[in-house]
Amino acid sequence: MLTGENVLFQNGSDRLKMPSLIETGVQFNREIPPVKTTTWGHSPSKTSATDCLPKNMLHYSGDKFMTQTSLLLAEPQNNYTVNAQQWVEVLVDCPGTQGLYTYSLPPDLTVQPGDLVSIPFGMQLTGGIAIRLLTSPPESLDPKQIRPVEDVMTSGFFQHTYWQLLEKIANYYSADLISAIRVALPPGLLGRSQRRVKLSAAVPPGAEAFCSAIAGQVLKLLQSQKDGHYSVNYLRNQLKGASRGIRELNKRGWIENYLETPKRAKPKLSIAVTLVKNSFLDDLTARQQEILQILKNRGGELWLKELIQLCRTTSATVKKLETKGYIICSEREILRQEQGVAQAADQPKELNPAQADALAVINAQIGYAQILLHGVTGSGKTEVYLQAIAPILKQGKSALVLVPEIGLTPQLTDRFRARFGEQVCVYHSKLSAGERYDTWRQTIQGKPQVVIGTRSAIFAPLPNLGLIVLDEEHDSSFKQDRPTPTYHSRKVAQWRAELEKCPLVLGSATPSLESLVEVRGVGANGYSPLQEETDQTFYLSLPERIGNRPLPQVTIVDLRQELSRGNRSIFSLSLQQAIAQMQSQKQQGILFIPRRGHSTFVSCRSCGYVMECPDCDVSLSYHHTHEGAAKLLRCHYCNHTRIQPDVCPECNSPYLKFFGSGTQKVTQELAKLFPDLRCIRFDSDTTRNKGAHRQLIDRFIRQEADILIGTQMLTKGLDIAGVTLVGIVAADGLLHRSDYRAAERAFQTLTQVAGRAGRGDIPGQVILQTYSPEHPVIQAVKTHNYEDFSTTELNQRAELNYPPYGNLILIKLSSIDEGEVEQAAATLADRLIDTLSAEYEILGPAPANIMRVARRYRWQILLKFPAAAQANLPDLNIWRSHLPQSVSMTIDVDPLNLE
DNA sequence: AGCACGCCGACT
DNA sequence: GTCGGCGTGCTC
Repeated sequence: MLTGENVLFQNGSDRLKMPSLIETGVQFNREIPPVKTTTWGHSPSKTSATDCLPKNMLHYSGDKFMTQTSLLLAEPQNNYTVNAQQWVEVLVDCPGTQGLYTYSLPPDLTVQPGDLVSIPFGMQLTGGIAIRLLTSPPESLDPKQIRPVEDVMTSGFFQHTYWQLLEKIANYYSADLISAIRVALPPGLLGRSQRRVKLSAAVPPGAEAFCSAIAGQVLKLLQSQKDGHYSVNYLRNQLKGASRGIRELNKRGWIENYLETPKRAKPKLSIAVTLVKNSFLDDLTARQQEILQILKNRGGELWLKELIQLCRTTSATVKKLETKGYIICSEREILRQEQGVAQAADQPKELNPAQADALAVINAQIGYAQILLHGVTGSGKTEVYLQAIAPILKQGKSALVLVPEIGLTPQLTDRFRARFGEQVCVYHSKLSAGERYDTWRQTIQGKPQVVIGTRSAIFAPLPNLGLIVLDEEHDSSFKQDRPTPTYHSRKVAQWRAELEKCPLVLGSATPSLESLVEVRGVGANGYSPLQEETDQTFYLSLPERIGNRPLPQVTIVDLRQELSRGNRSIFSLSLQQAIAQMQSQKQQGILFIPRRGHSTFVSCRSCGYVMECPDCDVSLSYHHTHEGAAKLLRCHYCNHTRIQPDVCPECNSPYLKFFGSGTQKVTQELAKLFPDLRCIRFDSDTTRNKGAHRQLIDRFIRQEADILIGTQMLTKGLDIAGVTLVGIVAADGLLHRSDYRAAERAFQTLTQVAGRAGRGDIPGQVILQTYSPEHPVIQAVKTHNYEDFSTTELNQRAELNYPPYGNLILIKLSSIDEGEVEQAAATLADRLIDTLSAEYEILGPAPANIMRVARRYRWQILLKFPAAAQANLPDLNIWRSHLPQSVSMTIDVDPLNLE
C-alpha cells in the first residue's frame, strides 16, 4: 500500500478526476511547468487533482487526443524532442489496488497519459493506464522500488469525451475509475502475464535424488518437456503442492523464471486469394482453369480455406497459380463478425404521418437532444430508427443502437443488415473475447457504421458519433446490477450524447416513468401531460400501428370464477376455445407464463416439505428437459444442483412432486387438451445453446409449430405476422410483489406480450387470465391506456418520493457470519443517520428478501432523497473501512432490483 | 489477482 | 519434529 499521506483513493473521497488526465496530457505537450505535487492525493483535503492544476491549462481541449483516434493500436510513437519526464504514474489493472503506481520510463519509450501500458506488478506483468507524467520520482518512494514500464500496448485512442464519460460513471456510481474502465474495455485488452519456469542448464544428472519428492516430480515433468518450459499455473494444476517444489528448485538454481508477455487478443489473420487476371491463357492445366473459373464466379476473391474446400484442391495447386501470376495470396485480418443470414437488400419504407413527423424531429437535431419515441406495439419504431440513421451515415458519422438482449432480437439485427449491409456490426457480451476485440478494433477506426449491441455497447469507442438509439428503453436489462459500476445504459447514453453533442432517441411502447418525466419535465407536484417540452427534450408519439392495424382486443378472464365453475385446469374455457379456434384457422399463438416467485418448486404432497437450497433461502427449481433425462433440482441463485429424490426426505412419502406452472407443466397440460397442437417451448432451458433463440423463432416463423410457450423472453421485440392469439396464463405473479416498481413492470410486461398479437393482416386477440381482474394495471392493459396508468402511478411515486421524483441508493452488506452483518448494518445505518442531513431518508437496515445466497447472509440499507440532493451526497465508500473484515459492501445507485 | 510469509493442526 | 492447510498483506 501507499504510505502515509500518499494513501490515495483508499476511501474514495479523492477519487481520480478524469478531466485532469487530459489536462496533464496537454501539460506534457505544451511544456507548461509541472505541478508541485509529486503524487496525487497528497493533500488530505478534498482538493481534486484538477484544482491543483493552473487554470490556463484547462482550456486546451487535448487536441492531441482528438486527432489521434485514427492512430489505433499505436505502432511506433511520435518522437518528442526532449523527454524530461521520465516517470509515469499508472493506474494498475489489478483488483484491490486503488492507487497510482510510479514507474520509470526507459529512454526508448514514449508514454502519454491515456496510453495502455504493460507494467511489471509483483510477480506478474499486467496492464495499466498511464495517468500522469512526472519530472522527478516521488520523494516518499525508495528509488530502488521503481521498476520500468515494460511496453506501450496502445496509444491515444481514447477521446477526450470518452474519458469524461468514464469519469462521470465512476463518480455517479460511487465506483473507482479502474472499474469504470474495466466495463468499457473489452476483456483481455488489459492482459495479464503468466509466470513460466524453464529448466536451467546447471541441473546435475540424477538431480531428483537430491531433493524432496515434490521437487523431484516437478523436475521430472520439466524434463519430460522437450525445452523444459512450463507455466507455473500448468505445473500447479498437474501436481498438488507444486509451488513448494518450484520454490525448492529455485533455491537450488535448477530452474529459471521468466514472464510470458500477456496474451492479448490478437487479430485473426487469414489468407485471401484474389484473382488478378481476367483472361485465362493456355499455360494452364484444366484443373487450374477450373479453379480460376470457380474463383471468378465467386466474385474473384475468396479465403484460401474456402477455395480449397470449394475446389477440393490443395494449397500447392493454388500456390502454382500464384507463381503463374493469375492470383495473389495475401494475409489479411478477418474480423470475426457474427455473420447473419444473407439479407436481401431492403429499401426505406413509406412512413405514416406520425412516423414522418417523428423522423423530421429527429433529423432536425444538430446538437444534444433527448427524444422519447413512444410508439405503441407494432407502430414501426424500427423503421423510424433506420431512416434516422441513414443520413447520419451519409454525413460520415456513426450510430449506436442499444437493445435489451441481442439473442432475442435477431430480427432487428437482420433488418439493420438488410438496410445498411456491411456497415452494421454487432457487439454484445456473448461474443468471444476475440470477437469482441475485433469489433472494438473495427469501431474505433471511425468509419461510418452502425453498432448494435446490448448494455455494454454504449461504450463502443466510435469516434464520430451522430446518433444514439435505445430501443425498448424501459427494459431493466440496461441496468447492470452486479459488478460495480452499477450503471444504467440510459443514463450513460444521456451523458455520452451530451458529450458528443448528438441526439439520443429512446424508443418504447411502454416508456419508463423516468424517461417520461425527464422528457416532459413533469414536476414533483404531480403529473401534468400538458407541460411543454424544453428545446432539448422531445416527446414523440406513434399512437397507431402501421397499416392502420388495430391493437389487439384484450379479454380479461377471472380465474376465480373458473374455479367455482369447476374448471381446475390452468386454461380457462375462453382460452381453450380461443386456442381451438386458432388451431382450426391455422393461425399461430403465444402462451405467456409470467414465471418467477412461486415458480417450479418441488414439494411433498403428504407433509408439505419443500426442497430448498442448503445455501440460499430459496426453493430449488425443477428441471426436466426431456423424457428419460435426469430430474434435476437447481438453485437459481447459486446454481446448487441435485437429483430429485424419489421420496420425501422428511416423511419418506413417494408423493414428492414439482408444483407450479412452469413452461414444462403448461406444455404438458396443453398436450393433454390439444394433442395435435405443435408446441415450441421457449425458456431458459430450451434456449441455453448459442443461437437457439434464433432457431426456435425461425421454426415458428416457418409455421413449423402452432404455439410458442414461454416466459419473459417472449416480451421482447418478437415480430411474427402470423400470431393472432396471445394467452397470458396467470398475470398474478407479476402483480403482487414487494417492490415499488412491481406495477410498472407488470404493465410493461403485459402490454409488451399483448402487443405480439395481430401484427399481420388478421386482427389479434389477447386472453389475460388473472385472479385480480379489477387491478388497475390489468384495467390499463385491457384498454391500452398508458396515459391513465402513468398518471396514477406517477402520482403515487410523487407521494412517496420514489423515483423518478426521489433518488435511491441501495447499500448491500453481506457476510458469512450472520451476526456480524446484522450488527454491521445496524451500526452503518446509525452512522448514516448521524452524518447525513435530514433530506436523506434512511430505510432499514433490513434483511434482503432472500436473506442467504451462496452461504452469505445479506442485509441492506436503502437511501432515499430528493434528486437535487444527489450532488451533495458524501462518498459512501468511506464507510467501507469501518466495516468488520468479514462484511463486504456494494453500492447500487438507482437500483432497479430491491430484492 | 497472484504470490509471499506466517501461523496452527495431523502425519512420517 | 515437518508437511500442508489458509489467513493476511503487498505489489511502484
